[in-house]
Amino acid sequence: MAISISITVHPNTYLRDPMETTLGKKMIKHSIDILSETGYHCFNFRNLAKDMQSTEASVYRYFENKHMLLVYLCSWYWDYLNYLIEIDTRNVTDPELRLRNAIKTIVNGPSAPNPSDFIDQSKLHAIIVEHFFKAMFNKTTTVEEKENLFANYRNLNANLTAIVKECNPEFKYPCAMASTIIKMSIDHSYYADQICSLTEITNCINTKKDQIEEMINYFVQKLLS
Amino acid sequence: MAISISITVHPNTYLRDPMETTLGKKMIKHSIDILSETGYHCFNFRNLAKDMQSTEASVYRYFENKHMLLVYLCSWYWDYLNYLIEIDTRNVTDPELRLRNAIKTIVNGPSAPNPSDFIDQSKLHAIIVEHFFKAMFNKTTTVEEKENLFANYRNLNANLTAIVKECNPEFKYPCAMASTIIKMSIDHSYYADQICSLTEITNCINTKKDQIEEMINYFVQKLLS
DNA sequence: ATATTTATGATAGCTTTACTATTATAATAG
DNA sequence: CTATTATAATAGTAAAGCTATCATAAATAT
Repeated sequence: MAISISITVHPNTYLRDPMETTLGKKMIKHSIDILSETGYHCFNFRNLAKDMQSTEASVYRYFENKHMLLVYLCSWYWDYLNYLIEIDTRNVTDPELRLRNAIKTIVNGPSAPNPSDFIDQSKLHAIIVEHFFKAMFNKTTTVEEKENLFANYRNLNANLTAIVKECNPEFKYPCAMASTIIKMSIDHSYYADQICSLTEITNCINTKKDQIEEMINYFVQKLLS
Repeated sequence: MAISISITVHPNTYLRDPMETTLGKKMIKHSIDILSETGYHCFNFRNLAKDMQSTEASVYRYFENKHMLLVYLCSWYWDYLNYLIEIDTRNVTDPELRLRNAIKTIVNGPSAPNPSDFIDQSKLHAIIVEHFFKAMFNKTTTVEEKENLFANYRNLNANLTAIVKECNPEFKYPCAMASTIIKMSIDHSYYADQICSLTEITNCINTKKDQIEEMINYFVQKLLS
Protein backbone atom coordinates (compact mmCIF):
# COMPACT_ATOMS: atom_id res chain seq x y z
CA MET A 1 0.00 0.00 0.00
CA ALA A 2 1.23 3.44 -0.91
CA ILE A 3 1.23 6.04 1.78
CA SER A 4 -0.18 9.23 0.35
CA ILE A 5 1.47 12.40 1.51
CA SER A 6 0.36 15.72 0.25
CA ILE A 7 2.77 18.31 -0.99
CA THR A 8 1.23 21.75 -1.07
CA VAL A 9 2.26 24.41 -3.53
CA HIS A 10 0.99 27.96 -3.44
CA PRO A 11 -1.76 28.42 -6.09
CA ASN A 12 -0.17 31.62 -7.34
CA THR A 13 2.48 29.52 -9.03
CA TYR A 14 0.02 27.82 -11.40
CA LEU A 15 -3.15 28.53 -13.36
CA ARG A 16 -4.39 24.97 -13.06
CA ASP A 17 -2.99 22.50 -10.54
CA PRO A 18 -0.82 20.11 -12.56
CA MET A 19 -1.03 17.38 -9.93
CA GLU A 20 -4.75 17.01 -10.47
CA THR A 21 -4.60 15.75 -14.04
CA THR A 22 -2.60 13.21 -15.97
CA LEU A 23 -1.63 15.85 -18.51
CA GLY A 24 -0.40 18.07 -15.69
CA LYS A 25 1.74 15.31 -14.21
CA LYS A 26 3.13 14.52 -17.62
CA MET A 27 4.00 18.21 -17.94
CA ILE A 28 5.90 18.13 -14.66
CA LYS A 29 7.77 14.97 -15.55
CA HIS A 30 8.88 16.25 -18.94
CA SER A 31 9.77 19.67 -17.55
CA ILE A 32 12.11 18.05 -15.07
CA ASP A 33 13.68 15.97 -17.80
CA ILE A 34 14.26 18.88 -20.16
CA LEU A 35 15.35 21.37 -17.50
CA SER A 36 17.90 19.02 -15.99
CA GLU A 37 19.28 18.13 -19.42
CA THR A 38 19.28 21.37 -21.35
CA GLY A 39 19.00 24.04 -18.67
CA TYR A 40 16.58 26.89 -18.23
CA HIS A 41 17.66 28.97 -21.20
CA CYS A 42 17.01 26.29 -23.79
CA PHE A 43 13.80 25.19 -22.13
CA ASN A 44 10.59 26.62 -23.56
CA PHE A 45 6.96 25.65 -23.83
CA ARG A 46 7.34 24.75 -27.49
CA ASN A 47 10.00 22.15 -26.68
CA LEU A 48 8.05 20.92 -23.72
CA ALA A 49 4.83 20.50 -25.69
CA LYS A 50 6.65 18.68 -28.46
CA ASP A 51 8.47 16.45 -26.00
CA MET A 52 5.31 15.45 -24.16
CA GLN A 53 3.31 15.23 -27.38
CA SER A 54 0.86 17.93 -26.48
CA THR A 55 0.50 21.55 -27.56
CA GLU A 56 1.89 24.86 -26.45
CA ALA A 57 -1.59 26.17 -25.74
CA SER A 58 -2.24 23.32 -23.33
CA VAL A 59 0.88 24.09 -21.33
CA TYR A 60 -0.12 27.72 -21.11
CA ARG A 61 -3.37 26.65 -19.46
CA TYR A 62 -1.40 25.29 -16.53
CA PHE A 63 1.38 27.83 -16.14
CA GLU A 64 1.65 31.49 -16.93
CA ASN A 65 5.16 31.06 -18.29
CA LYS A 66 8.30 28.98 -17.85
CA HIS A 67 9.50 31.00 -14.89
CA MET A 68 6.34 30.14 -12.99
CA LEU A 69 6.71 26.49 -13.87
CA LEU A 70 10.23 26.55 -12.43
CA VAL A 71 8.94 28.27 -9.31
CA TYR A 72 6.32 25.55 -9.03
CA LEU A 73 8.93 22.80 -9.22
CA CYS A 74 11.10 24.48 -6.62
CA SER A 75 8.18 25.06 -4.35
CA TRP A 76 7.20 21.42 -4.59
CA TYR A 77 10.76 20.41 -3.80
CA TRP A 78 11.03 22.55 -0.69
CA ASP A 79 7.74 21.33 0.69
CA TYR A 80 8.78 17.75 0.17
CA LEU A 81 12.14 18.41 1.80
CA ASN A 82 10.35 20.03 4.68
CA TYR A 83 8.25 16.91 5.09
CA LEU A 84 11.34 14.70 5.06
CA ILE A 85 13.00 16.82 7.72
CA GLU A 86 9.93 16.61 9.86
CA ILE A 87 10.16 12.82 9.73
CA ASP A 88 13.88 12.84 10.42
CA THR A 89 13.55 15.03 13.48
CA ARG A 90 10.15 14.06 14.81
CA ASN A 91 11.13 11.73 17.65
CA VAL A 92 14.55 13.16 18.29
CA THR A 93 14.76 15.04 21.56
CA ASP A 94 18.36 16.23 21.44
CA PRO A 95 18.26 19.53 19.52
CA GLU A 96 21.81 19.15 18.26
CA LEU A 97 20.98 15.79 16.76
CA ARG A 98 17.82 17.26 15.28
CA LEU A 99 19.91 19.91 13.58
CA ARG A 100 22.42 17.35 12.31
CA ASN A 101 19.62 15.27 10.86
CA ALA A 102 18.05 18.27 9.20
CA ILE A 103 21.38 19.25 7.67
CA LYS A 104 21.85 15.71 6.40
CA THR A 105 18.52 15.84 4.61
CA ILE A 106 19.08 19.32 3.21
CA VAL A 107 22.44 18.37 1.76
CA ASN A 108 21.51 14.94 0.48
CA GLY A 109 18.06 15.79 -0.73
CA PRO A 110 15.27 13.30 -1.16
CA SER A 111 16.63 9.78 -1.35
CA ALA A 112 13.85 8.03 0.53
CA PRO A 113 10.93 6.32 -1.21
CA ASN A 114 9.21 8.63 -3.59
CA PRO A 115 5.78 10.11 -2.98
CA SER A 116 5.22 10.83 -6.65
CA ASP A 117 6.89 8.15 -8.65
CA PHE A 118 6.84 10.16 -11.84
CA ILE A 119 9.17 12.77 -10.33
CA ASP A 120 12.85 12.01 -10.64
CA GLN A 121 14.18 13.34 -7.34
CA SER A 122 17.84 13.49 -8.29
CA LYS A 123 17.08 15.39 -11.48
CA LEU A 124 14.87 17.77 -9.52
CA HIS A 125 17.63 18.31 -6.97
CA ALA A 126 20.02 19.20 -9.79
CA ILE A 127 17.51 21.74 -11.09
CA ILE A 128 17.21 23.30 -7.64
CA VAL A 129 20.98 23.64 -7.31
CA GLU A 130 21.31 25.33 -10.65
CA HIS A 131 18.18 27.44 -10.82
CA PHE A 132 16.43 28.06 -7.52
CA PHE A 133 18.31 31.10 -6.35
CA LYS A 134 18.24 32.61 -9.81
CA ALA A 135 14.46 32.22 -9.70
CA MET A 136 14.29 33.77 -6.26
CA PHE A 137 16.38 36.77 -7.28
CA ASN A 138 14.07 37.49 -10.20
CA LYS A 139 11.93 40.58 -10.18
CA THR A 140 8.33 39.96 -9.18
CA THR A 141 5.41 42.32 -9.38
CA THR A 142 5.39 43.01 -5.65
CA VAL A 143 7.22 41.96 -2.52
CA GLU A 144 4.05 40.23 -1.26
CA GLU A 145 3.93 38.18 -4.43
CA LYS A 146 7.46 37.01 -3.70
CA GLU A 147 6.41 35.99 -0.20
CA ASN A 148 3.69 33.83 -1.76
CA LEU A 149 5.75 32.24 -4.47
CA PHE A 150 8.53 31.28 -2.11
CA ALA A 151 6.35 30.44 0.87
CA ASN A 152 7.53 26.85 1.05
CA TYR A 153 11.15 27.87 1.12
CA ARG A 154 10.44 30.42 3.82
CA ASN A 155 8.61 27.73 5.73
CA LEU A 156 11.58 25.38 5.58
CA ASN A 157 13.77 28.21 6.71
CA ALA A 158 11.46 28.96 9.62
CA ASN A 159 11.54 25.34 10.76
CA LEU A 160 15.32 25.21 10.57
CA THR A 161 15.50 28.50 12.46
CA ALA A 162 13.45 26.96 15.26
CA ILE A 163 15.89 24.07 15.58
CA VAL A 164 18.84 26.46 15.66
CA LYS A 165 17.17 28.40 18.45
CA GLU A 166 16.70 25.23 20.45
CA CYS A 167 20.39 24.45 20.10
CA ASN A 168 21.48 27.84 21.30
CA PRO A 169 18.89 30.45 22.35
CA GLU A 170 21.68 32.99 22.79
CA PHE A 171 22.76 32.93 19.16
CA LYS A 172 21.93 36.31 17.71
CA TYR A 173 21.08 35.40 14.10
CA PRO A 174 19.27 32.05 14.00
CA CYS A 175 17.29 33.03 10.92
CA ALA A 176 20.31 34.19 8.95
CA MET A 177 22.09 31.04 10.05
CA ALA A 178 19.30 28.83 8.75
CA SER A 179 19.25 30.52 5.36
CA THR A 180 23.04 30.36 5.22
CA ILE A 181 23.03 26.62 5.91
CA ILE A 182 20.62 25.97 3.07
CA LYS A 183 22.48 28.29 0.78
CA MET A 184 25.85 26.73 1.51
CA SER A 185 24.47 23.30 0.70
CA ILE A 186 23.44 24.56 -2.75
CA ASP A 187 26.33 26.88 -3.50
CA HIS A 188 29.14 24.55 -2.62
CA SER A 189 27.59 21.75 -4.58
CA TYR A 190 27.65 24.08 -7.57
CA TYR A 191 31.11 25.48 -6.87
CA ALA A 192 32.62 22.02 -6.62
CA ASP A 193 31.39 21.28 -10.13
CA GLN A 194 31.82 24.65 -11.75
CA ILE A 195 34.14 27.09 -9.94
CA CYS A 196 36.20 24.92 -7.71
CA SER A 197 38.44 27.75 -6.53
CA LEU A 198 35.59 29.03 -4.36
CA THR A 199 35.41 26.03 -2.08
CA GLU A 200 37.40 23.30 -0.39
CA ILE A 201 34.84 20.74 -1.53
CA THR A 202 36.20 18.52 -4.29
CA ASN A 203 34.23 17.45 -7.29
CA CYS A 204 34.10 13.78 -6.40
CA ILE A 205 30.77 12.28 -7.23
CA ASN A 206 30.92 9.74 -4.41
CA THR A 207 31.97 11.95 -1.55
CA LYS A 208 30.81 15.43 -2.51
CA LYS A 209 27.65 15.43 -0.43
CA ASP A 210 29.42 13.94 2.56
CA GLN A 211 32.08 16.60 2.33
CA ILE A 212 29.47 19.35 2.23
CA GLU A 213 27.60 17.86 5.16
CA GLU A 214 30.81 17.66 7.18
CA MET A 215 31.73 21.23 6.32
CA ILE A 216 28.35 22.65 7.29
CA ASN A 217 28.44 20.75 10.58
CA TYR A 218 31.90 22.16 11.23
CA PHE A 219 30.62 25.70 10.69
CA VAL A 220 27.49 25.11 12.75
CA GLN A 221 29.32 23.60 15.65
CA LYS A 222 31.69 26.57 15.84
CA LEU A 223 28.87 29.05 15.54
CA LEU A 224 26.64 27.52 18.18
CA SER A 225 29.24 26.60 20.79
CA MET B 1 45.64 65.72 -10.53
CA ALA B 2 43.66 62.53 -10.94
CA ILE B 3 45.32 59.34 -9.87
CA SER B 4 44.83 56.78 -12.57
CA ILE B 5 44.20 53.28 -11.41
CA SER B 6 43.65 50.50 -13.84
CA ILE B 7 40.83 48.07 -13.49
CA THR B 8 41.42 44.94 -15.50
CA VAL B 9 38.64 42.86 -16.98
CA HIS B 10 39.20 39.55 -18.71
CA PRO B 11 39.07 40.06 -22.51
CA ASN B 12 36.72 37.11 -22.94
CA THR B 13 33.92 39.26 -21.58
CA TYR B 14 34.04 41.74 -24.46
CA LEU B 15 34.68 41.89 -28.19
CA ARG B 16 36.12 45.39 -28.04
CA ASP B 17 37.30 47.00 -24.79
CA PRO B 18 34.63 49.57 -23.94
CA MET B 19 36.99 51.58 -21.73
CA GLU B 20 39.17 52.45 -24.70
CA THR B 21 36.59 54.52 -26.57
CA THR B 22 34.13 57.22 -25.72
CA LEU B 23 31.33 55.22 -27.28
CA GLY B 24 32.28 52.23 -25.11
CA LYS B 25 32.22 54.30 -21.95
CA LYS B 26 28.87 55.75 -22.92
CA MET B 27 27.63 52.20 -23.39
CA ILE B 28 28.74 51.25 -19.89
CA LYS B 29 27.18 54.32 -18.34
CA HIS B 30 23.81 53.79 -20.02
CA SER B 31 23.85 50.05 -19.32
CA ILE B 32 24.25 50.75 -15.62
CA ASP B 33 21.42 53.24 -15.72
CA ILE B 34 19.00 50.95 -17.52
CA LEU B 35 19.94 47.79 -15.64
CA SER B 36 19.57 49.42 -12.25
CA GLU B 37 16.24 50.96 -13.19
CA THR B 38 14.46 48.32 -15.25
CA GLY B 39 16.31 45.12 -14.40
CA TYR B 40 17.96 42.53 -16.58
CA HIS B 41 14.85 41.15 -18.21
CA CYS B 42 13.71 44.45 -19.67
CA PHE B 43 17.20 45.43 -20.69
CA ASN B 44 18.18 44.75 -24.29
CA PHE B 45 20.55 46.14 -26.88
CA ARG B 46 17.74 47.85 -28.74
CA ASN B 47 16.78 49.86 -25.64
CA LEU B 48 20.38 50.55 -24.85
CA ALA B 49 21.19 51.79 -28.35
CA LYS B 50 18.13 54.03 -28.35
CA ASP B 51 18.93 55.36 -24.90
CA MET B 52 22.51 56.22 -25.75
CA GLN B 53 21.58 57.44 -29.23
CA SER B 54 23.64 54.91 -31.06
CA THR B 55 22.69 51.74 -32.93
CA GLU B 56 22.17 48.12 -32.03
CA ALA B 57 24.91 47.07 -34.42
CA SER B 58 27.41 49.28 -32.63
CA VAL B 59 26.64 47.70 -29.27
CA TYR B 60 27.08 44.25 -30.77
CA ARG B 61 30.56 45.28 -31.85
CA TYR B 62 31.53 45.62 -28.19
CA PHE B 63 29.67 42.77 -26.52
CA GLU B 64 28.52 39.40 -27.73
CA ASN B 65 25.20 39.75 -25.93
CA LYS B 66 23.63 41.33 -22.87
CA HIS B 67 24.74 38.52 -20.59
CA MET B 68 28.37 39.22 -21.45
CA LEU B 69 27.86 42.92 -20.85
CA LEU B 70 26.53 42.12 -17.39
CA VAL B 71 29.48 39.83 -16.75
CA TYR B 72 31.76 42.67 -17.82
CA LEU B 73 30.15 45.09 -15.37
CA CYS B 74 30.41 42.59 -12.53
CA SER B 75 33.98 41.80 -13.35
CA TRP B 76 34.87 45.47 -13.33
CA TYR B 77 33.15 45.88 -9.98
CA TRP B 78 35.00 43.01 -8.30
CA ASP B 79 38.36 44.22 -9.52
CA TYR B 80 37.67 47.68 -8.21
CA LEU B 81 36.52 46.28 -4.89
CA ASN B 82 39.65 44.21 -4.74
CA TYR B 83 41.70 47.33 -5.26
CA LEU B 84 39.84 49.14 -2.48
CA ILE B 85 40.43 46.26 -0.10
CA GLU B 86 44.08 46.27 -0.91
CA ILE B 87 44.24 49.94 0.10
CA ASP B 88 42.23 49.34 3.25
CA THR B 89 44.45 46.52 4.43
CA ARG B 90 47.84 47.51 3.04
CA ASN B 91 49.48 48.96 6.12
CA VAL B 92 47.48 47.04 8.68
CA THR B 93 49.51 44.40 10.45
CA ASP B 94 46.88 42.92 12.71
CA PRO B 95 45.18 40.20 10.62
CA GLU B 96 41.91 40.50 12.50
CA LEU B 97 41.72 44.18 11.74
CA ARG B 98 42.64 43.47 8.14
CA LEU B 99 39.68 41.10 7.94
CA ARG B 100 37.34 43.61 9.57
CA ASN B 101 38.40 46.28 7.12
CA ALA B 102 37.94 43.96 4.18
CA ILE B 103 34.46 43.04 5.38
CA LYS B 104 33.61 46.70 5.78
CA THR B 105 34.53 47.38 2.18
CA ILE B 106 32.76 44.30 0.84
CA VAL B 107 29.54 45.22 2.59
CA ASN B 108 29.59 48.93 1.93
CA GLY B 109 30.95 48.76 -1.57
CA PRO B 110 32.78 51.59 -3.24
CA SER B 111 32.12 54.89 -1.53
CA ALA B 112 35.57 56.40 -1.92
CA PRO B 113 36.49 58.78 -4.76
CA ASN B 114 35.66 57.32 -8.08
CA PRO B 115 38.24 56.09 -10.57
CA SER B 116 35.86 56.38 -13.49
CA ASP B 117 33.58 59.29 -12.89
CA PHE B 118 31.05 58.15 -15.47
CA ILE B 119 30.29 55.01 -13.45
CA ASP B 120 27.65 55.42 -10.78
CA GLN B 121 29.00 53.18 -8.03
CA SER B 122 25.82 52.87 -6.01
CA LYS B 123 23.82 51.88 -9.06
CA LEU B 124 26.48 49.37 -9.99
CA HIS B 125 26.39 47.94 -6.50
CA ALA B 126 22.63 47.49 -6.77
CA ILE B 127 23.11 45.63 -10.04
CA ILE B 128 25.67 43.33 -8.44
CA VAL B 129 23.33 42.51 -5.56
CA GLU B 130 20.48 41.67 -7.87
CA HIS B 131 22.24 40.02 -10.78
CA PHE B 132 25.74 38.81 -10.09
CA PHE B 133 25.01 35.37 -8.71
CA LYS B 134 22.37 34.77 -11.34
CA ALA B 135 25.04 35.52 -13.93
CA MET B 136 27.51 33.22 -12.24
CA PHE B 137 25.04 30.35 -12.08
CA ASN B 138 24.37 30.60 -15.80
CA LYS B 139 25.52 27.86 -18.11
CA THR B 140 28.74 28.60 -19.95
CA THR B 141 30.30 26.69 -22.78
CA THR B 142 32.97 25.12 -20.60
CA VAL B 143 34.12 25.17 -17.00
CA GLU B 144 37.37 26.86 -18.09
CA GLU B 145 35.35 29.64 -19.68
CA LYS B 146 33.63 30.22 -16.36
CA GLU B 147 37.01 30.46 -14.65
CA ASN B 148 37.94 33.20 -17.11
CA LEU B 149 34.74 35.18 -16.94
CA PHE B 150 34.70 35.22 -13.17
CA ALA B 151 38.43 35.53 -12.66
CA ASN B 152 38.15 38.84 -10.79
CA TYR B 153 35.65 37.44 -8.36
CA ARG B 154 37.83 34.39 -7.78
CA ASN B 155 40.74 36.71 -7.25
CA LEU B 156 38.90 38.70 -4.60
CA ASN B 157 37.92 35.46 -2.95
CA ALA B 158 41.54 34.28 -2.96
CA ASN B 159 42.71 37.47 -1.29
CA LEU B 160 40.04 37.23 1.36
CA THR B 161 40.92 33.58 1.90
CA ALA B 162 44.53 34.59 2.58
CA ILE B 163 43.42 37.04 5.26
CA VAL B 164 41.22 34.40 6.89
CA LYS B 165 44.16 32.03 6.97
CA GLU B 166 46.30 34.66 8.69
CA CYS B 167 43.63 35.09 11.35
CA ASN B 168 43.40 31.41 12.08
CA PRO B 169 45.63 28.94 10.23
CA GLU B 170 43.80 26.08 11.92
CA PHE B 171 40.43 26.89 10.42
CA LYS B 172 39.56 24.08 8.06
CA TYR B 173 37.62 25.93 5.36
CA PRO B 174 39.11 29.39 4.77
CA CYS B 175 38.09 29.41 1.13
CA ALA B 176 34.50 28.44 1.80
CA MET B 177 34.44 31.02 4.54
CA ALA B 178 35.63 33.77 2.23
CA SER B 179 32.99 32.96 -0.38
CA THR B 180 30.35 32.75 2.33
CA ILE B 181 31.27 36.19 3.67
CA ILE B 182 30.89 37.77 0.25
CA LYS B 183 27.71 35.88 -0.43
CA MET B 184 26.14 36.84 2.87
CA SER B 185 26.84 40.50 2.19
CA ILE B 186 24.89 40.24 -1.07
CA ASP B 187 22.14 37.87 -0.01
CA HIS B 188 21.13 39.60 3.17
CA SER B 189 21.05 42.95 1.47
CA TYR B 190 18.57 41.43 -0.96
CA TYR B 191 16.60 39.52 1.67
CA ALA B 192 16.13 42.63 3.78
CA ASP B 193 14.49 44.33 0.81
CA GLN B 194 12.65 41.43 -0.73
CA ILE B 195 12.14 38.41 1.52
CA CYS B 196 12.60 39.71 4.99
CA SER B 197 11.64 36.45 6.68
CA LEU B 198 15.02 35.00 5.68
CA THR B 199 17.14 37.36 7.75
CA GLU B 200 17.31 39.36 10.94
CA ILE B 201 18.49 42.40 8.96
CA THR B 202 15.80 45.03 8.73
CA ASN B 203 15.04 47.03 5.63
CA CYS B 204 16.19 50.35 7.00
CA ILE B 205 18.01 52.37 4.40
CA ASN B 206 20.23 54.11 6.94
CA THR B 207 21.37 51.18 9.00
CA LYS B 208 21.07 48.18 6.68
CA LYS B 209 24.71 48.01 5.72
CA ASP B 210 25.87 48.53 9.28
CA GLN B 211 23.63 45.73 10.43
CA ILE B 212 25.02 43.39 7.79
CA GLU B 213 28.57 44.30 8.67
CA GLU B 214 27.91 43.66 12.33
CA MET B 215 26.27 40.35 11.58
CA ILE B 216 29.10 39.09 9.40
CA ASN B 217 31.65 40.10 12.01
CA TYR B 218 29.62 38.22 14.62
CA PHE B 219 29.71 35.09 12.47
CA VAL B 220 33.40 35.49 11.67
CA GLN B 221 34.45 36.03 15.22
CA LYS B 222 32.65 32.87 16.36
CA LEU B 223 34.07 30.85 13.50
CA LEU B 224 37.67 31.92 13.95
CA SER B 225 37.92 31.89 17.72
C1' DA C 1 48.38 65.32 -49.25
C1' DT C 2 46.46 61.23 -50.50
C1' DA C 3 45.33 56.46 -49.89
C1' DT C 4 43.90 53.08 -46.66
C1' DT C 5 42.10 51.35 -42.80
C1' DT C 6 38.84 51.51 -39.01
C1' DA C 7 34.72 52.96 -36.29
C1' DT C 8 30.23 54.22 -36.38
C1' DG C 9 25.58 55.22 -38.28
C1' DA C 10 21.63 53.95 -40.92
C1' DT C 11 18.82 50.61 -42.45
C1' DA C 12 17.01 46.20 -43.32
C1' DG C 13 15.95 41.73 -42.44
C1' DC C 14 15.96 37.00 -40.52
C1' DT C 15 15.07 33.58 -36.74
C1' DT C 16 13.44 32.33 -32.49
C1' DT C 17 10.76 33.01 -28.37
C1' DA C 18 6.81 34.28 -25.84
C1' DC C 19 2.34 34.53 -25.92
C1' DT C 20 -2.76 34.80 -27.73
C1' DA C 21 -6.79 33.49 -30.41
C1' DT C 22 -9.94 30.38 -32.77
C1' DT C 23 -12.13 26.37 -33.85
C1' DA C 24 -12.88 21.36 -33.57
C1' DT C 25 -13.12 17.28 -31.11
C1' DA C 26 -13.03 14.21 -27.17
C1' DA C 27 -14.23 13.39 -22.44
C1' DT C 28 -17.05 14.11 -18.49
C1' DA C 29 -20.94 15.67 -15.55
C1' DG C 30 -25.62 16.70 -14.77
C1' DC D 1 -28.80 13.39 -24.16
C1' DT D 2 -27.37 17.85 -23.39
C1' DA D 3 -24.08 21.04 -21.40
C1' DT D 4 -19.79 21.81 -19.89
C1' DT D 5 -14.93 21.36 -19.87
C1' DA D 6 -10.26 19.84 -21.41
C1' DT D 7 -7.35 19.23 -24.98
C1' DA D 8 -5.66 19.26 -29.83
C1' DA D 9 -4.74 21.59 -34.01
C1' DT D 10 -3.69 25.47 -36.21
C1' DA D 11 -2.65 30.16 -37.01
C1' DG D 12 -0.85 34.27 -36.02
C1' DT D 13 1.27 38.59 -33.57
C1' DA D 14 4.90 41.15 -31.16
C1' DA D 15 9.17 41.41 -29.40
C1' DA D 16 13.91 39.84 -28.68
C1' DG D 17 18.18 38.35 -30.36
C1' DC D 18 21.18 38.59 -33.79
C1' DT D 19 23.37 39.35 -38.63
C1' DA D 20 24.35 41.76 -42.91
C1' DT D 21 25.22 45.61 -45.93
C1' DC D 22 26.55 49.96 -47.26
C1' DA D 23 27.73 54.88 -46.58
C1' DT D 24 30.25 58.12 -44.16
C1' DA D 25 33.40 60.13 -40.91
C1' DA D 26 37.65 59.87 -38.53
C1' DA D 27 42.12 58.19 -37.78
C1' DT D 28 46.40 56.33 -39.60
C1' DA D 29 49.93 55.13 -42.86
C1' DT D 30 52.53 56.06 -46.81
